[in-house]
Amino acid sequence: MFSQTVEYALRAVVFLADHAPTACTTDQISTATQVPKPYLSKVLQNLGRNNIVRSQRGIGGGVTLVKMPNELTILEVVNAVEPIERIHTCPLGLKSHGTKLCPLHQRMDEALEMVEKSFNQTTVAEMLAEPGGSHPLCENPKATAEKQVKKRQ
Amino acid sequence: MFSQTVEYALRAVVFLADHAPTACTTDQISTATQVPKPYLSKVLQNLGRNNIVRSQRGIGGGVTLVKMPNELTILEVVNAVEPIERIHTCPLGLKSHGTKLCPLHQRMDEALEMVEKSFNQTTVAEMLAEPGGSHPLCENPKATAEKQVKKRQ
DNA sequence: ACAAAACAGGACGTCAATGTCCATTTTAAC
DNA sequence: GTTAAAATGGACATTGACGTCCTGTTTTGT
Repeated sequence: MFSQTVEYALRAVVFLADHAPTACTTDQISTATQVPKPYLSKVLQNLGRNNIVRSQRGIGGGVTLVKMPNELTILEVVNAVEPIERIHTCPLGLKSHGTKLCPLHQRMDEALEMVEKSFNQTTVAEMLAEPGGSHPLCENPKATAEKQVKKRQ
Repeated sequence: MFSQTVEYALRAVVFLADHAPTACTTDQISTATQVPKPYLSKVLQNLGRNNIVRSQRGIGGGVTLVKMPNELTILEVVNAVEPIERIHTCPLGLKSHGTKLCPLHQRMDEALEMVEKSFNQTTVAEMLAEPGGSHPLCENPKATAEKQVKKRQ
């Protein structure tokens, strides 16, 4: 239902949010999210072109979120890598249906709408709030404490 | 979001329901649903193996639904060709997460659950009831009237 | 028995998603 | 300036989804 790429993009963004505003390298993200580094690199480039993340080359560089985690929705991330395609016109091209979908496609589009709305209502920040659940991408629920800030000098 | 195969399977099933309990040939279904015949054939075989449709070889043969349209849900059809995979355990294999998903995967699974429930609540028969919308797969909304019953002799 | 209609199934082709690899460019530190 | 860290981009490999084709098998009507 959801592609690998969507899953990977969300993992990366959650990781970045968890470390914001510190920049993270592809290596760090790859290790933590268990996404193959070369592929992750492509996904991040894609997120960069769609203005979800910003990247900085060279020593001390890395990737950061463009928006604040509490202003970035999962829908924005999903739409950046694989847009949710709502059904607007009859896929069979039946002219008489026009803008009015038949019940089949109405139902399918309703499902898409539900997902779209749900994803639009969830910010990346909400996923770090651990409402009873475990912390994203971390083995130890309390691992947030020792956030490893990278020294620059 | 939904694969072509799912779309094709649903079109075929809706067409069969619209003509139930008369058997339809792959040719008829292919023409009406605009699904390439050889591929439709594979999809129907798949639906057959999953006991959604039954097929009859030879002259006068064709494909029919196993269940009554009002007892067949879209979920059953979807699950036959491409099962909705709910997220039950942490995709990263983090042991400490166990059965408790992190917020990210909770949200993704919630979306899957919504779609699953929605599809489970919709029967194929409901899609022929044309609640204000147009009739499935038919150019003319009133084309149902002249249902072309195939003569056997 | 024979012919025609119809499904079954295997082999093959194509393409996009996924994944890998390497050379290049940018940047900071020394 | 040199070096090392890091992203960029292009080329390539692999795999599964989608689609086609052909041969065989079943069934009915004559």
